[in-house]
Amino acid sequence: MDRLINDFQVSCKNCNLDKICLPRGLSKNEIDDLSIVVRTNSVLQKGESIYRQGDDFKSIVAIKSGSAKLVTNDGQGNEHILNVLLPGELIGFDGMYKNHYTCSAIALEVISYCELPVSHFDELCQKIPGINRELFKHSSETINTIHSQVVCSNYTAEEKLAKFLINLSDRLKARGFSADEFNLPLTRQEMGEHLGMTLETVSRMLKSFQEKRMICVDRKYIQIKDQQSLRNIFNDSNSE
Amino acid sequence: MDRLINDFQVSCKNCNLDKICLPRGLSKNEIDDLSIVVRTNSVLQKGESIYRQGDDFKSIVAIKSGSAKLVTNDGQGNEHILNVLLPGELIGFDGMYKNHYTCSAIALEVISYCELPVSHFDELCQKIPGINRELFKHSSETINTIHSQVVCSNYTAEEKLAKFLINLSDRLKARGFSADEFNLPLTRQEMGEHLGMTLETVSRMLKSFQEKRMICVDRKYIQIKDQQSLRNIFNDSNSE
DNA sequence: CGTATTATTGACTCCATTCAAAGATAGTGG
DNA sequence: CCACTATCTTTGAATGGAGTCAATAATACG
Repeated sequence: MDRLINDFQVSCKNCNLDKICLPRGLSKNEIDDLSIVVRTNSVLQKGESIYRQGDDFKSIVAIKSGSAKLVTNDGQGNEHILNVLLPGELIGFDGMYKNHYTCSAIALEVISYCELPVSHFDELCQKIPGINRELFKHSSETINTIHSQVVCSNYTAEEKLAKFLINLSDRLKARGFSADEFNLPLTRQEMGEHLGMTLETVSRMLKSFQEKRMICVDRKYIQIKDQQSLRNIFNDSNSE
Repeated sequence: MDRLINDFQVSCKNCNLDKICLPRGLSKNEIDDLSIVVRTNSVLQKGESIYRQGDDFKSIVAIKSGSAKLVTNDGQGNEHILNVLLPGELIGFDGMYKNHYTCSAIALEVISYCELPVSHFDELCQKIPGINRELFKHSSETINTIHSQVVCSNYTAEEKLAKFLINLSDRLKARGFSADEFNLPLTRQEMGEHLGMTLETVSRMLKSFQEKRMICVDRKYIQIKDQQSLRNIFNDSNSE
């Protein structure tokens, strides 16, 4: 029975996220080497955490299925959601600096994830230059993601929310999901904590988009009816 | 003459930033290897750029002396100052993801800087595991720096500015400068672009701190008179 | 010395927050 | 299955912090 499961076990070589996740830039041989040390098939329930702020850095993590949130606590109980994580996204680079994570990764639904343990990290980087370079690229991607969040922080509430919806739509599309029809992984409260506004403002803005026939909202279920108008909200406004 | 200059040339081995910059976690031998490939002694005038948004990724850069700003343009002429850079700080990791820089690094005064060229990057990472790990740590530090900026983005103008001044003070102190007496490297306009507020608000807040006897302001010259009260502004407010 | 840049200050406006209440939905246990 | 509770969401009214607009002042620079 154990054997049977192992035979069917997903590893990097037969993972469908190979165009998004760590293997994306790697050759077949490199992926084989990677597969040996990556731990797969960890499953968490909603609300459980992959790691918590302050934990010792133990691995670079890739979301395999489901969604998660990256949360940080600024010492005074003030929570901020740094990012929403979708399948194929790598997290944990923040933990390398001082060898402990500076934010918590919490499941927003049932998730599965894979890990590249720190115990094999250096070894793998030395052995396979391609993986080393790819890890740097993912770390760099993380930096770019946060940079764009910093830039968005002085957008208006309307611009922020439009950007959030389009960004989510684009990322879902890249993973083979519908770009125009999806469930929000966050509550209004959490969207507020992510975008820097109150939950009331989130609610009002969603309603406003609906009144403008850009989206249809039913609680967490969103249908995007007019992608372009939504994009124009944050593209037009600052131009000329 | 050329020989003479070379003999006195600063390299990582005899740099006084060895406790902050890339060499900070390295052994003597590792620093020797690093010194061979690091290009030093580049000098720029105020307003000139180390690299510009969109340029091909060519190196990881360390500020050697002076200060610089990291600026990004969100496509619609909207500028945001992502960070102020002091000696010993590494930049350029943002360029690794897509092989071009996503922000510009611009001198705020006469600066000098050093470069680890991409042509030697992989080779060095393979040859010296310690340098590879240290580069990841610096990339991770960059992530943590931006994370904390994201968190600060929903602070009030007063909290943001207090945090900015204390952060600058701490970083100057770590580099051997006075913690309580320094020149702001940015104009009011630039501070606004960095912190997400208008220049008028920056001006008003500085005045307000001065009226509360926390600082003395004379244009760009700042004296911090009461570090603790300034810290309490962003520590107290969200507590209990 | 004159011009450009940078900084200060005031008055008014507005976007988003706060406070408050009610409505909707999901989950639980009797 | 329904009542009950907790959680989440919507909506309204009032408030306030920071932006905008505008004018003046101070400083740097050629």
